[in-house]
Amino acid sequence: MSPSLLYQRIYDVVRHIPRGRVATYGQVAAYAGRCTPRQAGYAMAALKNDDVPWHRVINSRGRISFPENSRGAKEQKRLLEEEGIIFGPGGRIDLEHYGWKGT
DNA sequence: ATGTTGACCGACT
DNA sequence: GAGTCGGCCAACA
Repeated sequence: MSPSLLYQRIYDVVRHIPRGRVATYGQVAAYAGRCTPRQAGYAMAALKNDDVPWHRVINSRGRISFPENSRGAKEQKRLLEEEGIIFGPGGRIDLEHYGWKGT
């Protein structure tokens, strides 16, 4: 059996996040079902190709879950700004405004 | 099997 | 607001 099957559910959810919106790891995990936020994080970390909009997944604090200096962090921020998302002070994203409310 | 780590979360101080 | 702590559970050494 392939454990990547578990990841596929998560990726499917991420793929459903509309452009210009963001979702938290907990949210993704909840929609995927039978999944914890940590697993969502693992799924993103294991992601090598860009066939899913991984950059639209952030933590519950509305921040990018990468170290500041990380290359991935800069990339994620760039991609999000490209979609029209405005970062507040401290690199924060207003989840009330940009948060994905589901389908 | 055990111990550590992690793209997390919520409650608490 | 920031900092700490425990829980969570899969992946890894």
